[in-house]
Formats: sequence, C-alpha cells, structure tokens
Amino acid sequence: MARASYHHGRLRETLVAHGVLLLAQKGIEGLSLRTLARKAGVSPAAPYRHFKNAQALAEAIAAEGFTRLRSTMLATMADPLLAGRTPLERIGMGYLSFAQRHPDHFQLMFSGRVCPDPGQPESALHQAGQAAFQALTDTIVEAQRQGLVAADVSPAELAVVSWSFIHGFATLLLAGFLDPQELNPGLSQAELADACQKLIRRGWGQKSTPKPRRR
Amino acid sequence: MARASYHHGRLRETLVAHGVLLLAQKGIEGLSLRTLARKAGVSPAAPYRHFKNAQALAEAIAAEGFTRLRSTMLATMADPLLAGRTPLERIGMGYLSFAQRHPDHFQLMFSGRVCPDPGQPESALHQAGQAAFQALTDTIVEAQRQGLVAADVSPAELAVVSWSFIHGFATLLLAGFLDPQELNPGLSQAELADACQKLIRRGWGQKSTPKPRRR
DNA sequence: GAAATAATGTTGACAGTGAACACATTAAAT
DNA sequence: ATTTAATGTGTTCACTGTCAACATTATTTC
Repeated sequence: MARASYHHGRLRETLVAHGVLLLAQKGIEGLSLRTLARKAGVSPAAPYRHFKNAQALAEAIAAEGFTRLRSTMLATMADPLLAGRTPLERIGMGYLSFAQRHPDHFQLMFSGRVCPDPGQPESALHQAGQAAFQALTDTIVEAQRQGLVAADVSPAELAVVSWSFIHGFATLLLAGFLDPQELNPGLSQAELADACQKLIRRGWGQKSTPKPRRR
Repeated sequence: MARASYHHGRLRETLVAHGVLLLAQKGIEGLSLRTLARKAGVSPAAPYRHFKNAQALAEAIAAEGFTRLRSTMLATMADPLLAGRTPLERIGMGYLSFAQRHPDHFQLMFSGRVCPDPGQPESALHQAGQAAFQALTDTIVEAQRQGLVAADVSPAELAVVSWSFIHGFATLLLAGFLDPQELNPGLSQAELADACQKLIRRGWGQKSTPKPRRR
C-alpha cells in the first residue's frame, strides 16, 4: 500500500478499483472518498486532482459497473452451459446474475447519486451505459436474424422493452418485493423469471386474433 | 414553526412530511436528519425518540412514498380524461406520472438505502409497497374480467411482469438512458410508452402461427 | 541541460452529519 | 398524588466532503 515516490502514478484507477471492493463490502452508505483515499495510501485531498467531487468519483465507479455488466452479459452469451437457451434468455440471465452478485454496485449505477440531469450526455457514465445497452440491441438483432423474435419491430423498441423488463425485475427482486410467497405462486426465482419470459414472448393481450384452435 | 409546549406532539409525522418536501427540494443527498429536526423546530437528538437511526427515518419517508404512489395510481384509474384507455394503461400512466413528478422520492423508495435485507417483512415499508402492488394486481384481475388481458394466466404472474416493465421503464427514463434520439426512433416519451405497451400486449415472440400474409 | 510550467500530492482547516450520552420536562398510569 | 414512561435538550465525538495554501515531481520549452 505504501509507495516510494511522492506521486502515486495511477491514483485514479486505484481509487475506482478500491471503490468497487469497498462497495461490495460496506454497501453504498459505506462508500466514502476519504476511505478510498486512505486505502490508496494518499491524503484526503488527493482524489480532488482526479475528480471534481465525491459524486464524480461515484460516477466513475458506476461507469466501471456498466463496463462489467456488459462483460458479464457477453460472457453469459458465450457460456456453453447455456447453449439450449435463446440469446435473449442468456443475456437476461447475465443481467440478473450481475445484479444479484453485485447488488450494491448495481444499485449505485441507477441510484440517482449519479447523472441526475442529462446535461452531459458525453460523460463516461453515459457512454458505458450505452455500450451495455448496445450489447442488448445487438443480441436482439441476432435473435431476429435467427427468427426467434418478431422481425417486423424495430430492434430499438424491442431493446427498450426488454431492458425495461429485465431491469425492473432485477430491481424489484433486489428490493425484496418479489420474495413473499403470498404473491408468487411459490415459484423459485428461476421459475418465476422463466414464466415471465414466456409470458412476454407470448404477449399478455387477449388473443384478439383467434388463432386456428389447435383442438 | 416555533411551538409553545416542551413536547412537539406530532414530531414523527412532521419529520416525515418535511422529509417529503426536503427531498423534492434538495434531492436524496440533501436529505438529512438534522435538517429535518431543524425544520421541525426540535433538537438534533429528538428524532431518535421516533426512529432508530437516519435510515429508519428514510424508510418512513419511502413508505409514505408508496402510499402516495398508490394514491396516484388510483386517481389515474378514476380520471375521466383517460376513459378511453384500458385499466392497465391507466395504472401504468399513474406509475410513470408519480415517478416523473417526484423523481427523488421515487428513487429513494428503491434506492437500497432502504430495506437492504428482508429480515423484517413486517416493516411499514414492506406493507406500503405491497399495498401498492396489490392495486396493480386488482387492476389486472379487473382487466381480465373485462376480457382485455389473457385470462388463462395467473394475475400474480401478470402483475410481476407488468410491474417489472413499468418500473424498469420509469427508472431508465429517470436515469436518462432512454433519452438519446440515436437509439429511439425519435419518439416522444408518450409515443415510446405507447409503442412498448402495444408490443408487450402482442408479445415479441416470432409469430409461430403465421397469419395470412397481407401481400 | 536548465529553467519554466503543469500535474499531482500534502497539510490543515472548516462546516455539516449521524450518533450517543446524561439530563430535563411533560404526559400517562397507578 | 406519586410514580413511571415518553419525549425533547445540550453536549460531545468521530467522521465526512470540501477548500485554500503549499510541496514535490513530471513535462515541456528554450
């Protein structure tokens, strides 16, 4: 931890890296600029040479979260154990997996502590978020090519819908609003996710165009 | 603000009420126990007689948020201006309306500052949240009765899916991830929401039973 | 290569915060 | 009426984000 030279050399990355760890250990409330400076072996004022304020540091940590979320989703896409799943199922599982393994990081990314006004759409946070979103859009295009998803709807719309659903599902799960057995018909999380996914694919509207009844 | 008697009398409610206001003015970061005590004209230690700590106060404010969210949804349900909309559209509009008019309150309710572990499912927060959720479930049952929603799916499942979607949509909207015109085909928020809603009702799966091609 | 300049880190201070303690005042119960 | 519980006060502590003045080093420029 202790360093020889007066300058740290890689303080910015070190702060973000320790931020990710501290977040996992102490949660969002436990994340403090001073603590991170201490862990980096640096004075409390040093971080201000790299970040305008504590929120900017939190934004950088959140941006790193989006990068990792994207990596997790891509890894899940390539996981041979999930070969039987459709691309959209796989990427959704990646999203959920990240949210559940790094709940505090996930919450920070969307907690409003970050990016309150979209005045700076060029921020690293926005870019990292859009990159993750792009992975989802790419997956949808691929699913359309494979004939797994309706091809007559714009990928962007489909991406908005699927991201909205999976994000809401993850958030409500983390917040504990989907746990009680009273409301769910005693399903495990995987079963519930699966049921929802099937329901979405099918649509929940009344079957207004009565298909030729199978029987 | 100043009071005559030594005891405040309704400190708890006063703190929560001022909390809602302060939240709207200063955002989540600006919400502090001491400031609320000051606004209530009371010493910094007084709130601790009513709340175990600052987080418990935040939870009470969040619970109040769920109560108001439920009220907003019910009001939207009854709004005569929206008579042409289906019940699910109306309640979704109520949800979005609350999220956009009280973004900080909405974020607090799901920000993880609140209810980290579901060890206390009896908390007021959980109860208020479940009451809001119940309004949604009721609406779905009603929509099923009206034949607007597939009746062969459990209302609980439909409620999970619709709550997940609308919550995710609201969150991404607030976080600014749905704004850039690059990704959306230049739609207004209302148009986007409408397109998503239609898409969900129809389902996004490949039309496995190909309708007679129009041309 | 030496000097000027920019980048980066330090020290010390300040106000604001959550929290705890002993104590004061009032309401409620006996 | 007296005891007891509930509620509010004053004070203190450790911690936090932030800043200004200063110190050290890296980088550029002559």
